[in-house]
Amino acid sequence: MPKKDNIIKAATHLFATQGFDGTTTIQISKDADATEPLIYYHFTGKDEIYTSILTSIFDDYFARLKELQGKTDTQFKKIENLVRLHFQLIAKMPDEMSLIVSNRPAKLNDPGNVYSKNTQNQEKRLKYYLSSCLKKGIETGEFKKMPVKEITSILMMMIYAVLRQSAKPGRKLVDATVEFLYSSLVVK
Amino acid sequence: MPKKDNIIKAATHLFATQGFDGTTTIQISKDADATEPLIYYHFTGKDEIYTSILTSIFDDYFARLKELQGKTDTQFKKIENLVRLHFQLIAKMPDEMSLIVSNRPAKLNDPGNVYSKNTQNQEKRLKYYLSSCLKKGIETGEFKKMPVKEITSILMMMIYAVLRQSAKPGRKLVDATVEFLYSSLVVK
Amino acid sequence: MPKKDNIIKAATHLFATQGFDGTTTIQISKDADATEPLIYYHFTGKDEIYTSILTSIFDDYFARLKELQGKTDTQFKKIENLVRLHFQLIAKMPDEMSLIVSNRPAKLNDPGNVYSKNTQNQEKRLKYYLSSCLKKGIETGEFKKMPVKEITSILMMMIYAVLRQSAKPGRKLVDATVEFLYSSLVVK
Amino acid sequence: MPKKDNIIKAATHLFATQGFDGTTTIQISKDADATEPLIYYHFTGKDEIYTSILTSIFDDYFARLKELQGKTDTQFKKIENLVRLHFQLIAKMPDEMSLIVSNRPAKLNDPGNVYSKNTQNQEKRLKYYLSSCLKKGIETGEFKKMPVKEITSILMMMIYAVLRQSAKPGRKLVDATVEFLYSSLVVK
DNA sequence: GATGAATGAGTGTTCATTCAT
DNA sequence: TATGAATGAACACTCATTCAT
Repeated sequence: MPKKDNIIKAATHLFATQGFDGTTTIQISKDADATEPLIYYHFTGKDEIYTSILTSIFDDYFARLKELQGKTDTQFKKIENLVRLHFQLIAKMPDEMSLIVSNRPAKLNDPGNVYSKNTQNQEKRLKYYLSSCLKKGIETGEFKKMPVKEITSILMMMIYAVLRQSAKPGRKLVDATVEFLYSSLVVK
Repeated sequence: MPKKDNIIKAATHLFATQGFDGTTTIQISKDADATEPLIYYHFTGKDEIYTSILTSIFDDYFARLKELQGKTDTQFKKIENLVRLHFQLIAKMPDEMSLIVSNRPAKLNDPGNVYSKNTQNQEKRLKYYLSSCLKKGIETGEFKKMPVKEITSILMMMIYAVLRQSAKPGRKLVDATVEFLYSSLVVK
Repeated sequence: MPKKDNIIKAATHLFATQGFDGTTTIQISKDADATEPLIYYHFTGKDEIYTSILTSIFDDYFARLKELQGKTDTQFKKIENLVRLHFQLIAKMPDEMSLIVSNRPAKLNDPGNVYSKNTQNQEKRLKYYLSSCLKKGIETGEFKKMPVKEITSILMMMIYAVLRQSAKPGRKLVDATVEFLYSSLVVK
Repeated sequence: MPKKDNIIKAATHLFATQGFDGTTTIQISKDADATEPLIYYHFTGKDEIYTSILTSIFDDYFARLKELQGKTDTQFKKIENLVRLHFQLIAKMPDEMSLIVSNRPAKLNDPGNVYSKNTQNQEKRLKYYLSSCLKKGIETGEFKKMPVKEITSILMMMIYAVLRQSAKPGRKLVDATVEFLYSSLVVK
C-alpha cells in the first residue's frame, strides 16, 4: 500500500480520537510507518492533511446524500432513509463521521474556509432535505400539523447526535429510533 | 475580582471554544489580565486548571439533576423538566455545558480520571432518571408500550444534542421539542 | 528557635547535598518551616545566604587553624594535629566542611569574591602551616630530606581528601593515616 | 566534525566547570555551535546528555584500569602504575575526570542509576586492586606490616585527591608522590 | 519517493524576587 | 516579623517545518 494512504489513514484516526491540536506530525508519521519529511512530500503541511481529509469525507458524504434525494418514496420513508444512512455511516466509518461533527481546529476556524463552507453546506442540505419532506408530508396529510422550522431543527439535532455516537448502534436502537420518529410525525 | 476567578473564567471560555490542546497558557493569562506565573501560583499546571474547572461544573450540574429528582410529577412532566433544564443550561452557561460534552484532552483521557468518572456518572444518572420515568409511565399506562432501553438511549442522545447546540435556543424550539416528545411517548 | 537560624540550617544542608544551583529558595523556605518572603527579609537574596553561610564557616575554620598554630610541639605532632583536626571537623560538621571544599556556584565564581578570597586564604594558610613545619623539621633532622613544595602539595591533597570523605571516619582510619604520614616523613 | 560530537564536548566541559544544574541547554547549544532543538534530536534531554557522557567516561576509565591489572610487576610498581595513571588522566582529560569525581546532580542521585552503579563499581575495583596489592606485598615481605583496610582507604583518598586536582600536575609532583608512597609502604 | 540532520518559533513551567499588607 | 499574591526572566523541551542528499 502506498505510504500516502497510510498517512491519510493514520491522520484520520488520530485527528478523530485526539483532535487536530492534540495530534503531532511525528505521531502521524510513526503510525503511518513513514518519516516526517515524507508527510511534507505528499502534503504542504499538517493543515493540508486535515483539509484534504475533510474535503474527501465531505465529498463522499454529499454524494450519499444526493443518492437519497433521487429516490421517490413516502415522505416518512425519505426521512427514515436519512436516519438509517447516518446510523450506517458511523457504523462503517466512525473516524470519518467523528471528524465531520467535531469542532474545527481553532487556527483554521475562520469562515470562508473549506470545511467551514462544507459544514454550512451540510447543514443547508440536511435542512433542505428535511424541511422539504416535512412540508410535503404535512400538505399531503401524511404528517401531523407541526412547525416545520422547529421540527427540522429537532431532526437535525438527532442526526448529529447519531453521528456523535461512539459505540456502534445495534439494530434494535436503529429500529426504535425510526419507530420513535414515526409516532411523532405521522398521522395515525 | 480576584484574579484566580479571572483565570478560571478565561480558561473556561478558551477551553470551550478552542479545546484544551488549542489553548495556550499565555492566552489564558492574557485574557485573564494576569501573568503566566500567576496561573502556576493558583494551579499546579494547565491540566489542573482543566480538571478543577470540569469538576466544579460537574458538581453544579449534578446538584441541579438532584433537585429535579426530588419533585413529584407525572412521568412525562419529569422528562419535560429534564429537557427544559438542559435547554436552560446551555442558554445560561454555554461554555460550561460545551465543556461537559466536548471530547477530553488526549493526554488526560485514561479511564479512572476525574472527568472520566464524572462523565460516566452523568451518563448513569441520566440513564437511571430516564429509564425510571419510562418504566413507571408504561406501568401506569401514561406512556405507550415501548422498549425502555432503546428509548432511553434516544432520549439521552437528544439531551446531549441539546447541550451541543451552539446558538441559544428560542422558546419556540424548546416548546416544539417538548411537544415532539409528547407525541412519541404519551398515550392519547 | 528564631526562624533565621532555621533558614541558615536548612540552606547549609541543601547547599551541601544538592549544590547551590540545585537548591531552590522554596526548598529552603519549606525545610526551614518559613515562607519565601521571609528569606528576603533576613537576606538580600539567595546569593547572600550562601555568602553569609560560607563566610561564617570560614571564620570558624580559620579560628581553629589559628589555635593550632599557637601550640608548640614537634613538627610532626603539629602536622598530626592538623590532620586530626580535619578528621574531627568532618565528623562534627559534615555539611559545613562539604561546603568548604565543594565547587563554587558558576555565577559567583569570579575572583575577588568573598569565598574566592577565603578559599585562596585557606590554601595559603594551610600551605604556610605545612611548609613551615616541613622546613623546620628537615632543618632539625626530625624529617627526612624531601622537596618541600611537592610534599606540601601532597599533604594538602590529603587534607582536602579527608574533608571530602562522606562517611564518618573511624578511629582506626585516623590513626592509620597518622601512622602512614609518620613513615613517610619522619627519620627513624 | 558532526555536531553531535560538538554537543558532547561542550556539555562535558560545561558540566565539569559549572555543574549539571549550573549548565543550561542554551549554553551547551551555543558552545557547540548548534541550536537547542538539535540537542533534543540527538538526546532525549539534558539528563541523557549527562548520563551518556558519564557512561562513556566510565567505560573508558574502566578499560584503562583493566589494562593495568593485566601487567605483572612488583606490588609497589602496580600501585605506582595506578597513581601515575590517574595523574596522566587528569592531565589528558581534566573535564572527564572532574566529572567522574564531582557530585551527582540532585535529581538524578537515587541509587540504582547508571552513574551510581558506575561510581560504586569504580570504588570496588580500586579497592580490590589496592587491597590485593597490599595483601600480596605484605605476605611476600615487600611491604611493611599494616592494616590493609585502612591503608586501602588512605590510598583511595589520595587517588581521588589526584583526580580533583585542577591544575596540571608537574612531573616533580608526580615523582614526589610516588616517592612519598614508597617510604610509607615499602620495607627498606 | 524517502530520509537523517537541522531549525525558528513557541509551550508549559520554574526561578528568584518583590509588593502590599 | 511574617505572608498571600504577583511578576520578569529564564529554562527545558516540543512543534511544524525545511534542507541536503
